[in-house]
Amino acid sequence: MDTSASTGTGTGVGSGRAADNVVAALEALIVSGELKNREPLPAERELMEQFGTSRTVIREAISKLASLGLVETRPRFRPVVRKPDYATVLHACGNVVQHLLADKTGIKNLYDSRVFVERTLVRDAAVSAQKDDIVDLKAALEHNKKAISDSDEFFRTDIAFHGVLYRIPQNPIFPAIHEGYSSWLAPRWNQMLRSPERNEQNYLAHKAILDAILERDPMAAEEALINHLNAAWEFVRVTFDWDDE
Amino acid sequence: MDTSASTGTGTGVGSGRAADNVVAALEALIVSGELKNREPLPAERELMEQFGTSRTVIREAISKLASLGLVETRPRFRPVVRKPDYATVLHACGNVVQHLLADKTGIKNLYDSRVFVERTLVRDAAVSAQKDDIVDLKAALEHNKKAISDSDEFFRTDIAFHGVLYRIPQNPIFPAIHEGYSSWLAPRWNQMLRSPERNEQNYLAHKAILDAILERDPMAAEEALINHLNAAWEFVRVTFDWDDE
DNA sequence: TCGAAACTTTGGTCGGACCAAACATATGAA
DNA sequence: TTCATATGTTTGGTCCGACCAAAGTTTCGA
Repeated sequence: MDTSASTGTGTGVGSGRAADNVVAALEALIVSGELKNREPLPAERELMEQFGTSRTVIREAISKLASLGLVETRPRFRPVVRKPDYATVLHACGNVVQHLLADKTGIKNLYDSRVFVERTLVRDAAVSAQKDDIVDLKAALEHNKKAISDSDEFFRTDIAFHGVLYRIPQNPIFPAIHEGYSSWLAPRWNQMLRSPERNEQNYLAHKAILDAILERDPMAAEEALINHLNAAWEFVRVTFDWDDE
Repeated sequence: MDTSASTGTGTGVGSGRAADNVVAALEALIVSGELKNREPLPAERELMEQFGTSRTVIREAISKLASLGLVETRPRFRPVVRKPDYATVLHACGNVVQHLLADKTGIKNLYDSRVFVERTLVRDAAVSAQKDDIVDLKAALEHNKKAISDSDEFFRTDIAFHGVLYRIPQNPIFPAIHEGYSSWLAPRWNQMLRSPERNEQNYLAHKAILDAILERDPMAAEEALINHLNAAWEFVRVTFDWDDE
């Protein structure tokens, strides 16, 4: 859309927001590593002197950096530098996403996109999963099995199983996406009733997916995945008494 | 990760940030529609009185709303209310994403994810594209053809062709993703040399994809898409003299 | 009727002040 | 010496009042 990042405030003086200069400067210091990851930012009053500007501007800059995910601010603590990674992006989206999940349509859209992604994930897994991927999947499935009687634990291992799928492409974007789905979607049906029966059902569904992957059958894997997620959605739908298709 | 949205400042007084209350309140006013979309926020001094707090807090709140994408702020203008939609999410991510595209690895990751998405997009299109989808695709392809001699125009119609793909699932998330890919990735190879020859090549690639879709052949469609995007990437790779695989 | 000038509103910035919590240091009992 | 407690300093969060310049509005003359 806009290339604001590069155009910025231009000559650096005059146009618009003074905070932007500070943001840009600190941004540079962070990516260059001069401000080391996980370390606190200098005190506001220090930065204020360092940049020859008022505390107002410094604070605004810090606020902006925080919203960019480059620093983490806790109420009464020094902001902590955080080098941006893929998780940062998701974190930045998070707050906005909430609004889109206000109605069932939004939730359904997100859920559908998840199905969309995982379909290809399992297809690809069936075609090209490596030995260690298989090992991970088997282990995750085993954790499922062991946790059938403990719904809370099963919930975690359930997410973990899908997580393995997202790691297979070796692209850090996917685990981040998984993190997103997990943190945005899962809480929605947190208050949903769980039971060893359902857990077992889900375990079997996971097993069916893994079996198809082991057989190197993308079609079957995709189908098993679709069945699994459709069933899960159906359960959600019934639970919350949603009428839509 | 954290459920800060719900826990928030709790009783509203004391713990942490006063601005959060204002943010929450304005947030509510915006989603409820009391602050209508596209309309300016009340003046800071007015809000300040309305919330019984200082301008500092109001400004911080507005800044936060802006970073949430709920209002748009231009340097010397009143913030404009903006009801969050899927594009808002992408916009929020945008700034952070830039940092991840600093090196070729980041770009490749993003590009790969795009391929990943579009593969399923075309598969699904081959299986279930409706008549009007087909019409749109044909029209987009026709625009490609007509623009072969005009590289700038072709660039646009190229994006538009892929955009049609993203609209087929009828899920607003996908067009937003497309918007993301377009605005983050495309500018990277803006300075890449274009030519009618390459345009024609891309046109033909698009045509191959559409043909496969028309034949209802998901495999062929996916393959055509992969060939198309691989070739495009190869061109990028060579242009920027990247060595990686 | 219309555009320029004068006035008012309002966002951006500044500087100073105060509070309370975090942090650092000193102190005294064990 | 050790460690917990008391004391002192730093620092983020908030508020106030002020000023500037640009945006918005009204006035007024051509």
